[in-house]
Amino acid sequence: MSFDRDRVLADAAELLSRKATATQDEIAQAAGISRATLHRHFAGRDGLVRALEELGLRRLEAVMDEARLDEGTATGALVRLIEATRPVAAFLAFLATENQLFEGGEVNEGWERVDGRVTALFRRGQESGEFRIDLSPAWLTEALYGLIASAAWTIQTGRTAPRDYTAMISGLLLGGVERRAPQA
Amino acid sequence: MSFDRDRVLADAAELLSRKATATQDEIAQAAGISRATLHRHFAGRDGLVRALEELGLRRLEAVMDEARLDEGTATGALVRLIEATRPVAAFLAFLATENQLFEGGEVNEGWERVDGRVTALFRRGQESGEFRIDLSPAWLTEALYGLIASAAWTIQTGRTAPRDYTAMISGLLLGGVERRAPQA
DNA sequence: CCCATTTGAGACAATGATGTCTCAAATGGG
DNA sequence: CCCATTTGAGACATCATTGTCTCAAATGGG
Repeated sequence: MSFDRDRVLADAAELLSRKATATQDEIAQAAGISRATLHRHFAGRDGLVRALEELGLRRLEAVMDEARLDEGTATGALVRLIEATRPVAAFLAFLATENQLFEGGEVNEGWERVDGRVTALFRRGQESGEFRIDLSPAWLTEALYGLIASAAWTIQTGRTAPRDYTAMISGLLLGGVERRAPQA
Repeated sequence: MSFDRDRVLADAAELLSRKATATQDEIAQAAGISRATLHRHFAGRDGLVRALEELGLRRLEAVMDEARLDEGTATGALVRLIEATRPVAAFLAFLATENQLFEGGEVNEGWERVDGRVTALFRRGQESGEFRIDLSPAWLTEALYGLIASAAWTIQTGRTAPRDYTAMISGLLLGGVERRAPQA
């Protein structure tokens, strides 16, 4: 069996997103490889985190391209985006919390771009009249990350079925919890 | 100046909720005390985490009592709950992620009780017809935690005004992002 | 089928964080 | 105002994790 870099990083993201203090030993074990091999490919925790950020951002951007955020209604685009994030939910959860480490001020460039695209989607929905305007795009973006992380977490612990991922998040984010008055 | 236990724990919760790998040195510094004093009152990271859980859960329960979750409409109770969680948002963010460590299976008893009360509130809203029934109370509970953590995070980084806390969370959680058709 | 390459397991030293101690300075109650 | 108590700063040993190395076993391409 050859070394599957992306698979190892995905496993690492899944573990680190719920246990940020995991050791290299635990990460290697979660990925099903030895600590020696882990260290051969990623130099220490720093190297691992950098690789995680790089792959996570790349996959996120790919996923956003795939969702064609600029096409159709903002509502449709948002649902497509949520659905498309399912395979990268662990990366997103990791990135969203890891990004908090940039205290110094320097924000990751790639992350800023992802953030900007999501924010632009919410802004587009507000301008088209689809979305309410009393919630800032920045907050909606952050809220989306939080909901994705929460959903990934409930699925990871087996409390929710994976196939409900999109419906859970988009249902809540779009419509809220209040029951709609019977339409028509 | 005497040692303010609750203040130290609040500072620790705030730091740990966004940097789970913080050292004892960093925690002490964030709390404005020396590492020696930190260690005198909380034996190591384990002791600190236990104290954090204990105080966090106690404050959460107090906050839920204060919000009178059983009275009035579920909607009103939910808004009261959100508003009441503002001072303990950092604790909740810490507990929600820290609780993921109980992999072995044993879940913290106090946390289970808090969880149960929130879940019951959502269930009450569904049974009264206020809330939609296609989102499970367990998911709504988890989503609430995620939104609270996200809101606390945006406020901590200065991207949102603290006074918007309740409106941000309740606005999104109750109504969702879709613009309501002009009522009546 | 063989050989170049990679992996896993373990040993070991280096590193960094922690637990523990001492002592001078600060604090605050009586 | 004084003394008992607590704190902060630092030194030091201990511990856990990490970085590095070796070598046998596994792998897979040619």
